[in-house]
Amino acid sequence: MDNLTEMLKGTLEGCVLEIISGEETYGYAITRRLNELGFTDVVEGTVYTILVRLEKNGLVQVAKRPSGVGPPRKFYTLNDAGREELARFWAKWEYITSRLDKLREGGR
Amino acid sequence: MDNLTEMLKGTLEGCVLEIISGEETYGYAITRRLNELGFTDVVEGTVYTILVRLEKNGLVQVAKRPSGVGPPRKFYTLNDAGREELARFWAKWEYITSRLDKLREGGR
DNA sequence: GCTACTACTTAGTGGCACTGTATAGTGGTA
DNA sequence: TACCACTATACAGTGCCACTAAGTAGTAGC
Repeated sequence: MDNLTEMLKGTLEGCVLEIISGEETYGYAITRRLNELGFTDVVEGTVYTILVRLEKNGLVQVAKRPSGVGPPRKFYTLNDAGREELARFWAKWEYITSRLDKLREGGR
Repeated sequence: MDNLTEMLKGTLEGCVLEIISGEETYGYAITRRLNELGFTDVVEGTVYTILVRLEKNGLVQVAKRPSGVGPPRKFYTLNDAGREELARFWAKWEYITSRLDKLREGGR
């Protein structure tokens, strides 16, 4: 699927939060996971900038641990603020999808 | 619903295309329609910038006509390119919603 | 030593929704 | 006639976010 960039704004960060909420994980693995899920054009650089932002905004806890197959990994987990943000994300997502459905049906 | 701005990027333009595809209409009325649909914080300025962009990108036909209750109105209709863009918009929207659903279910 | 894979960093770019201000036509009312 | 409310468009500037691109580094196989 071509050129999803604009439509991903605001949602890709939510996807990353959701992935982290499922299990403690790190940037490189999150990128692979997004690619698997169908976000095939998302690259490491994009994910790392999101992770930096999440940390700056105090939504995640970070732990650096050696890898064995490469440089050390930075593992992320959600804290309470992160879980709240994730809940807000899904609430917004449902809100927008319901409006779009209504619009598409020509709903009055 | 608070602060949908980022999530609306790329979708608000699609909403405007969809509204125009339903009937020939103009900026002020499109804004009212979006407000009715639940996009309560969208204001005229936002819609006008989208309309200017649509025209610049050759997706709409424009006709200026007097109003009777105020300044003249600029009526917009989709041309072939506009209808194609609208179809692409809904294709992208379905793609993204399906991926998000999959992610939310923890889908593998 | 070279290549491939893993893994993180960061400065810069472009697009989009949004803000704020300006202009202008019509109608009501005091 | 002065003021206000509603209708209607225009446009310069802002901020956020995904993306680009180039770099550094560790491990393993040849």
